[in-house]
Amino acid sequence: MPEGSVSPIGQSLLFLTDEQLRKGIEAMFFAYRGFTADPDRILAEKAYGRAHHRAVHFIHRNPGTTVNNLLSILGVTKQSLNRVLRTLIEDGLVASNVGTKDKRERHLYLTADGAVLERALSDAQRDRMRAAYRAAGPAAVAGFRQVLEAMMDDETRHHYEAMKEKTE
Amino acid sequence: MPEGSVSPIGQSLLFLTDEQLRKGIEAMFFAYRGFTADPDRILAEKAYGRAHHRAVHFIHRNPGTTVNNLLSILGVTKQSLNRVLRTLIEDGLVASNVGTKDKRERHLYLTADGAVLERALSDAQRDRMRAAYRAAGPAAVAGFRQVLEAMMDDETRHHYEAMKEKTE
DNA sequence: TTGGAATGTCAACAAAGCTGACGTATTGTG
DNA sequence: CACAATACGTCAGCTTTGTTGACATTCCAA
Repeated sequence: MPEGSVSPIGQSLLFLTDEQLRKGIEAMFFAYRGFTADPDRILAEKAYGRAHHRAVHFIHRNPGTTVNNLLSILGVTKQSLNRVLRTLIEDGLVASNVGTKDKRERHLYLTADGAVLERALSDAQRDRMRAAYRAAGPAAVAGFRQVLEAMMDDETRHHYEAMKEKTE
Repeated sequence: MPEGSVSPIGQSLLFLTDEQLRKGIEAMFFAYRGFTADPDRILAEKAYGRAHHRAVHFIHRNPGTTVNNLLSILGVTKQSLNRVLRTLIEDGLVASNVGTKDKRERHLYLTADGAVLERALSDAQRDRMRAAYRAAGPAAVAGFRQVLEAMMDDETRHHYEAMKEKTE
């Protein structure tokens, strides 16, 4: 297809101008701040950080996950995850059980206390999300999800899809 | 309105279930990784980080901005910004001119070299954005932007709107 | 003219990412 | 069985980027 061709599908392509893309980029940057603001406030009180939030979230979503699996979901090194995990285990929010089938593996679960923290964090984050969804309406939400999914790396999307199916 | 009321507008509210919200949260998390991945690769080559990217981006968008103004856009402390700014100035990517009216202020501009880096970074980021937009279509993009805007803090949205208008 | 606000810099510290090296237990394989 | 590979944990050290606190300079208004 020739590069300068106009409206190849007979549709306006104005939404693909650099200006539109720039606005999307800035929207993404600014929105992500709001996205993390509420949990961050809770975490600061308890001397935890975003890394703890992520670990708690995905252990909640994947109870019994191994360290290795969590690693690939989070996309960090084991040293980095280990530091966070160690404090969560010490503080009694996460349980680490030696695997029965493969004893090299550790299976991770939230304790009752861990579940309390997870709930507090996700409630805070969901409240803002709910308000945004409600303000924008169902059609906008569908588009929101579509664009986000198209923005992910292939490997990342694989993790995303796998978890999506868990409760469908 | 009573709390348990069903379909207040005669519309399905299924998109507001906790499940839907959770998926949105995870989509946001995973998508943000993709969002930053391409610029991060360029930055790593040059020994810069995301903070440098942000500074360069917003100086490009607001030429002549003062440090204080940049501070409130970025939402970090002046000390944190200063470190990043110093390296950019030393490396000749950013010019810092003492204000003529108020000599306490420094007005920031990209140099030619700075503009080259800005272009490289935003090209990389826009490429992915463009692919995502194209895959999702104009209606989805509109929804994407709506939800993101609704997700911002009021103060943040103020900055966003102010910059949006600059080239409209 | 002088004291307070605004602006920006220096120093020190913390969170959370990274690489590299190494130890230990367990599993799988030739 | 012997040995390589895997899963996990840990130590050490480095980087980026955020934070507070202290301080110098500049401007403005009482």
